[in-house]
Amino acid sequence: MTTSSYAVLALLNLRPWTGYELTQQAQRSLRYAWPKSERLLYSEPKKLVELGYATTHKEKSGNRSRNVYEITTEGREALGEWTRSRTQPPRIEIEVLLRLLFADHGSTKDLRRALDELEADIREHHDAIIELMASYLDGGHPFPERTHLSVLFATFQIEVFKTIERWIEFARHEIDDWPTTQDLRITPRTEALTRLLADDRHP
Amino acid sequence: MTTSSYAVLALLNLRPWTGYELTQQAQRSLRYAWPKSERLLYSEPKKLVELGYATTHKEKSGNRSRNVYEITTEGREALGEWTRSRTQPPRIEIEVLLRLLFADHGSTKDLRRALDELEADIREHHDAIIELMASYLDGGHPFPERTHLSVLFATFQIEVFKTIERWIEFARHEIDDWPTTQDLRITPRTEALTRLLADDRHP
DNA sequence: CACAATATACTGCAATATGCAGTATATTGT
DNA sequence: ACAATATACTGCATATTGCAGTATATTGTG
Repeated sequence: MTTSSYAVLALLNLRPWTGYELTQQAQRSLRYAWPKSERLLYSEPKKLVELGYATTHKEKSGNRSRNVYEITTEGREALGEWTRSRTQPPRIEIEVLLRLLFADHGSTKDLRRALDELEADIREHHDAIIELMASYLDGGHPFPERTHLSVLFATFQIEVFKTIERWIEFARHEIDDWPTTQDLRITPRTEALTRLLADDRHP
Repeated sequence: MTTSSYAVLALLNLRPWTGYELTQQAQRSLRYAWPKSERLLYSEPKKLVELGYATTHKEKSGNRSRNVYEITTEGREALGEWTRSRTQPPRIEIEVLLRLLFADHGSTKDLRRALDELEADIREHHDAIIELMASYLDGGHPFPERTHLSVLFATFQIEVFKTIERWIEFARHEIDDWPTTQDLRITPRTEALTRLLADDRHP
């Protein structure tokens, strides 16, 4: 049982889902905490069935069938064990920052473009989650009694996205002052901010 | 060529490294932008050699040998292509937030513990990067002429870590007000913050 | 100075996860 | 009527992880 297995099990604990519905739900909300491929979301429930944590049956809509998955009592027990287990450390992959680290191999233009692309991605996520929250505040949550969880979760995402957007602005101003990507050693703006951030931590 | 391959190639562009050194460097600084396993860091340079982007030779220290990798001209060209290519979207995996989303299956105590563990992990990273930056500000960067890049990169990490630490404080207060993890619908504190964050975006 | 602990320096392998192509039916829009 | 899009998956090659295993070098401690 991987974390992804538990994620699917936790969804099945709410109601029965078809494979396709699981992929859609993963895309709509899970992805902000646990981004996984569509492919995996089709595989996981099958594994749960093998382990006895879910049952499956085919449902027909016309000439086409789909697999419906339901949690079992053992599945609910397994979920309880997960809740009590140790958590995993967070993992943050930002390719654009990798490019920044090695930006002296390219031009300032390349670096600016990379930042613009990061900004577009973050903005997209930010907009999507703001919209989702707006619908939740209007009472549109699919499980109204669970709204408090989704909303607390969303405040995390929104605060992080805002921070990233602010940093991109800062970084853009900084880079605009660079004549080239190379040989600058340290610059006044980054030195000032770094000292501020460090003092803030160990005054 | 994967992004991880380019990450190693970018390191080789600075100087020759042994396999072991690459794993250490990945652990020290790359991990904040591109966290990859030690195992992969041993495999990637071999792939680069196969592709002609690096050369390798064995060096002996006593009775033990180690593999030293060096970039080739073709490798430097490949690196240039990467710089000009499209970036990848960021990917943020936080298992504790997945637990939050499904926290109604467990107790408030489980949820609090999960937040404590997240806080410990973030604090550890935060401390590590503050310390690294302090040494850089003192002129201790391994490639002094590249300090501006590391420092700008670090400001990102530190701002994000600070935001997460603040959110954990907020979430702790919120959860302390919950009599249970279930059936709360929306709460005043989260509703207020969500409206604030949404207005902040679309005033 | 002996010896334990830790650091250096990897490799093999099973399990996990991704991305893409392929297949087919149902619904919606023009 | 027909094209585009949504629904509903599966197979396969490749990427990545985690863990166990192997071996030598260095450092710290009693």
